[in-house]
Amino acid sequence: MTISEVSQKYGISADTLRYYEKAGLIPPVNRKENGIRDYTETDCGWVEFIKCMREAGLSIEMLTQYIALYAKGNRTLQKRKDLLITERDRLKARIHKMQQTLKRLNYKISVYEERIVACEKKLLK
Amino acid sequence: MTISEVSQKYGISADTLRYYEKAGLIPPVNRKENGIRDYTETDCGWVEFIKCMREAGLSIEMLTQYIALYAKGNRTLQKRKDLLITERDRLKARIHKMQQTLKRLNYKISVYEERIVACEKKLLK
DNA sequence: GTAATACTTGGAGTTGGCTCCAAGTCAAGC
DNA sequence: GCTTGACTTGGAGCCAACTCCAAGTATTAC
Repeated sequence: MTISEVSQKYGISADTLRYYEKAGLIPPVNRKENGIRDYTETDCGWVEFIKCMREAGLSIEMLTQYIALYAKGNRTLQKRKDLLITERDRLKARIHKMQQTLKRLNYKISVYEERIVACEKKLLK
Repeated sequence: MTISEVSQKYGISADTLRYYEKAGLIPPVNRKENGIRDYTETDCGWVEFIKCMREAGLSIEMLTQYIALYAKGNRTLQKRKDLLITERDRLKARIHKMQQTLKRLNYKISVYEERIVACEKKLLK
């Protein structure tokens, strides 16, 4: 798969895909003899994974660390797991906070609803 | 309340508090005769509100719009409500996505657990 | 009265995360 | 064989959201 096809498939610009690779966010992508990127299924899998993690707010720095550990092989299993746990807990906390804020917004919206109804009644008098 | 007290109270730097005010993220803060900020309860309420919304990922641009509408008084009630609804829906969608990612991380962590256990068994043999 | 401290402002600098650009290479179509 | 178009690279530029800085003023402590 070419970079533009992968770009299409995941809705990530080719520039960003190259940036992710250069920054070590995904392992080096497979190349054709002439040096042009030719994404394998595995490469695509990494792209999809990183897209998902980025959208959830995990930092590029952390994901880079994770990939660096991955590249070092089996002896980093525990470290990788620890990293994921840290990020999982952070994500959990963020979600919790956002849920509180969601409730608050819903409440605020309901208050606006009441106020708007009250205003309309006043105008009808 | 002085800016540094408010900074302490909410864990927001004085610079950021000034930036928020200048950018129109919070209505102009009460001042003493000499021009020094003297946050009222209401001012603090706004700070707390904006802190909450920023932490949930609402953009400065959107919050600025909201405050601008607020400053125009009652005739912007409907618009403000609409703005809040848009942001509420966005927030909901983000939370949903993050929950999916949370599940994925949890699954990944469990896979690591198994692999680590398997590795340890191998070593004991 | 003067030194220290906490504030004021406008504006420059920084960071994270892209996004764009110039210059070059290569394969395909005419 | 030459143009077109998709790719390559390194590096510059951009945007959101702060963060820092210099120069100045006001209050308090001695």
